[in-house]
Amino acid sequence: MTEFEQSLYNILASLPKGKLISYGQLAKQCGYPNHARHVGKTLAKLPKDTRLPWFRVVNSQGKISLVGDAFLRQKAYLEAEGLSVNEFGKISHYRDYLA
DNA sequence: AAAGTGACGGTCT
DNA sequence: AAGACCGCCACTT
Repeated sequence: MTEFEQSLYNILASLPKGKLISYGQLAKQCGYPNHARHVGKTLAKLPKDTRLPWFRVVNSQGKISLVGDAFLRQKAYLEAEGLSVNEFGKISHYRDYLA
């Protein structure tokens, strides 16, 4: 378990319900600015049954970056928290939900 | 060893 | 406002 993953998990675990954070911001808060892509790679390795709120991570444009099946799962989770997501993954007024 | 590949992002058109 | 471009970095081929 790398130091990066460790802090990533900690920060994510403390992200409140209904709040969002971007890959880039998450990377920066971990102390690794410019490592947005690595955040994605790391999240992709999470077990399917993880309790971490991986679905609260979106890209800098307030859109879901996942595709296909995973896209639908994330969309459902977010909607379950009261957010509205269009068919392209764009979250309405996402700036209001940023942590 | 070199090239390709992402759950990305900032800049410049 | 949207798309092209390029930088980024850990992995995989």
